[in-house]
Amino acid sequence: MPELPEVETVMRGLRPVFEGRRLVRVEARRADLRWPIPSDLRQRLTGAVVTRVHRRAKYGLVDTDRGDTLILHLGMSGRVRVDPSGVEKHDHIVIETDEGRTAVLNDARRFGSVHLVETAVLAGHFLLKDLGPEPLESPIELAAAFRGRSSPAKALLLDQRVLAGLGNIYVCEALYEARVRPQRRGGKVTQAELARLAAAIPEVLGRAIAAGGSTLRDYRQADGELGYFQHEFKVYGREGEPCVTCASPINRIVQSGRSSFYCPRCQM
DNA sequence: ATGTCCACCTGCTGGC
DNA sequence: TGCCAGCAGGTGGACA
Repeated sequence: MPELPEVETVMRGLRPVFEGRRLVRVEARRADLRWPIPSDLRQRLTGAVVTRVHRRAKYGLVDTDRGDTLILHLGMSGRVRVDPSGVEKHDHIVIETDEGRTAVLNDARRFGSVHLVETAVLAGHFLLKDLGPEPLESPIELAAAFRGRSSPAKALLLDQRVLAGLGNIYVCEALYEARVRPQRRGGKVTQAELARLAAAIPEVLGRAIAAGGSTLRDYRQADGELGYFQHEFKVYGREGEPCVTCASPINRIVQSGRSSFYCPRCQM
């Protein structure tokens, strides 16, 4: 679930619940996820007023009037349920506001994480300090990152220092839209192809957010299940199925241990 | 610096 | 019904 569009959707769902509200109950139901859960989480958040709910790359950020920022990462399996009807296995963090509304972080695989840092030094936090530009906030410039590199385009786009927020799904989709094979070495990607990538990336992310956004209406109805954009995937998860452009069967290969999907005819 | 791999976890699916 | 292999949206850190 959680690449940039999913995190954006989650934080948009959290915004009306949290922003301007005082947190009255904060529970950590285990000591660690990927990283230790701060032992002072409850003490520092309880009674604080949320001033801003936002996002950086795949990190959800919750600022408070005490000068702290809660950093949330959803890992591979993290979900946020708002006003859940009951407790579920792997519910790790529970936060309740003064309106009696509740957000629960559930993460079966525990690859996600929770940090609490001073807002003033947030950008220097080790998880955030090396992140590249936000792909939706300014024109995408890939030339410097691709020039002379032998790594495949897939790996470069997954590198959060190059662009912040892309994951396996949207890299596959963007490479398809740009008609570039995932295994092409960075240095061999032409200027024209880089330009197509620069256009395709925000386009794909934007459509995914729009699709996720359409589920926000149901956001409060428990289950927090997202991912309606999956019905729009053109290559991801479609091995052997016909390319929507040319009907050739979609290929699946493994690159650095992760599946890549592409059309062998449309992508060169 | 660059590139490659592994580990960290649980849950689900498909084959036998 | 059970068992096992393989797969899954991420990424820091350890290597060569």
